[in-house]
Amino acid sequence: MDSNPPLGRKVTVRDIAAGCGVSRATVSLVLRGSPLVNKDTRARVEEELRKQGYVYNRAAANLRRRTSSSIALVINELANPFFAEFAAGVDDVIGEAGMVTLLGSSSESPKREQAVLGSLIEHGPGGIILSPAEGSDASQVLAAVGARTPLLLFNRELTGEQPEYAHWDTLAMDNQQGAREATAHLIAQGHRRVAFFGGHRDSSSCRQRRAGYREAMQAADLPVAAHWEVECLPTRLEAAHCAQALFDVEPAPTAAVCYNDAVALGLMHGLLERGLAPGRDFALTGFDDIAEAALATPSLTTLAAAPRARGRQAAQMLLQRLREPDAETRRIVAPVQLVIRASSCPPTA
Amino acid sequence: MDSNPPLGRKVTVRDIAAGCGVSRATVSLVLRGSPLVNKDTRARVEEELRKQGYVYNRAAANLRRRTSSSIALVINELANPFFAEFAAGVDDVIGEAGMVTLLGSSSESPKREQAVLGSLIEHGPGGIILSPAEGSDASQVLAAVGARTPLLLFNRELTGEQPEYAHWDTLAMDNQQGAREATAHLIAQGHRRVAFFGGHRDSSSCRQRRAGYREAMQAADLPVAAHWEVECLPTRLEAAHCAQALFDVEPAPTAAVCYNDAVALGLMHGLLERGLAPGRDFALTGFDDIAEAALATPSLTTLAAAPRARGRQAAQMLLQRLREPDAETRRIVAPVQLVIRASSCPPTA
DNA sequence: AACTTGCTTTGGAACGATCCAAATCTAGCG
DNA sequence: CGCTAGATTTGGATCGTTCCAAAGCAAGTT
Repeated sequence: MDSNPPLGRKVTVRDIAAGCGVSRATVSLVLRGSPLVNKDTRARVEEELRKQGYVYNRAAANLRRRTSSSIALVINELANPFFAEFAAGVDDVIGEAGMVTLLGSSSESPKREQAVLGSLIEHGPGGIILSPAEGSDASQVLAAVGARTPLLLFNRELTGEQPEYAHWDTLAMDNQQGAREATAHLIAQGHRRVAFFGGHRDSSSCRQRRAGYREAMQAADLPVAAHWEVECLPTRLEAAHCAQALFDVEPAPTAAVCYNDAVALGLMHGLLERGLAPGRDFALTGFDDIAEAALATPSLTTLAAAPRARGRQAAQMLLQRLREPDAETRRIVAPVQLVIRASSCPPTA
Repeated sequence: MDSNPPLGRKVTVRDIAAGCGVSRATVSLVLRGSPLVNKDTRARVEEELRKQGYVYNRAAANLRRRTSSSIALVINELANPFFAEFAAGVDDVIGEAGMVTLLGSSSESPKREQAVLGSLIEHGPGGIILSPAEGSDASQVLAAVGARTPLLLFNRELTGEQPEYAHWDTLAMDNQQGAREATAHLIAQGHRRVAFFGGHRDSSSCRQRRAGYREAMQAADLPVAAHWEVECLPTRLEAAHCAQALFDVEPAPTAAVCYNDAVALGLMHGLLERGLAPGRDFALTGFDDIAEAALATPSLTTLAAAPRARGRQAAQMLLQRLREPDAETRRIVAPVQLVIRASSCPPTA
């Protein structure tokens, strides 16, 4: 009565069917919880599944059903805590939906991104979430993923025209609004000479943040001196080195809106080296609200982007797209929140 | 002469075969770069592949060949920068090997870990890398993954007996050696009353680090006072609160080996509140070498675990196991490196 | 007895690629 | 011209699951 237990082979529906004297089709129905099967039959089959230690082969099922149970997540830099949080948020929601996440990291290289997309697409993900590498090109991405698989772009824009027949959803952060609010906050504190510090000319996020800064200055009828817009690589060390540039020409600013938290923390360091106490002699704000921001001395006023929530949101948008492939393209710009801490002091009298 | 282009359907080997008048088998050979096919035929087929925009269906191939082209990575807390780096390292190597990473995060919940493992295993990964949630049980893990799929345990031990028939590889950090070196370093600086600060009794990593600490103290013939071993949750805030405990009873220590960097940074804060300058009036060391360690004031002497390198190593170990399924179980304990910075000052005269 | 109705169950044919043994096509040789 | 060796190609069968149309079954109706 005992069916021969499979030796090297995996247990399949066939083994289960043979084991309890029903057909493969019936076992399949049980597996999918169909209401068609008789209570007793179901119990017998389930017992057998347990006994033989059956594991479902989702790849085979997906092949037959022409469905997918995975999505691909391609991140420009996974080691960056911001994106790690984002990835965690994505995986939360994808997991809750009973799907799995195929991970890929491009290390900020468009070339590697191509390769990663090419490899992932062969596994037939239902959709793709892409946080592009810097300089990643729209037509190249399209060539890699094809027009068939829905794609959601996160955080950055692609260079080049976005091919019109590829309707890609977008989730971005409201960089402009954030920088505007930070600048307005410093102005409300009483500052009149406010700088914009750090970031790279080519990066779309930097352009947007700078635009928000200028907008707020203009709205308050304040001029922007040329040397108040300081460019530098978005690393702490670079920022510390460039601090000097703010004070090279008179009149020097009394506050700065920084490109991001790393830059702001670097600037703090640079100020200290010049004998200025950040948060007392000079006010500044960051962007991102990384874990360190709250713990720095002085604690850093910054814009919280809630990367985990963004990850969840991105995954939900993609799942929604899978449900309605033909719905209109969505472009969501998520607001960021100003978190006021000690670094954005009023100017010294 | 032009075969009808597939409309809603994906392009398959069948379409390519029909498109250039060869058999499916030949197309398959071309896809796998077999030397059997004629040069001209290969060229014709490749042209057709390009023209029709064919994408390989790896799931179908894996089904037939009974192979896998993925590995599963289950992380206890992906948002933690240490594990994010680790994941990035794993994905690097897996990607280089032409495979993809199935991602799962357990959020430190053994229950969720079970669910995630169960879901991932259905996708037939060739192997699994697991960084267990705290309290994750060996027999439960075995039940979820079965004895068929190779598993590599990273960083933590599982509770309960490890079932003998499941030969699982292990990659751990040498916590004991690390703590021993840190302690010896403080002793070499001239300290004689050294505390062990922070961490949780139940955690295996804390036990190991404490053992290393005691070993070094013993080797130097130094006594360990009971109140020098302070327990606290491994968070910055808790550590700051518990600082007091070090000074409740005379004689107070002049230095402390901390459970990890977060605790060390918290302790620094707690010392400042008591009017002690860390790195001058009191020496301390951390563990992990998180990004902040180098930038804190004073910069933190700590033990670097190189999470990205560990990720690469873990992936390589697993790939090796896939190559030789019957090789002997490996248990690697990776050394950690003492990075000496400003916080581990000599005692005040 | 013949027929309907509502449950259940079922054998084959897919899904897309690969394996395998056998077929086809050269070219060379006696 | 028949024969063999080597190079190349090929039609099923197959991986594990699901779909589908059809069949079996028990109970009730005319």
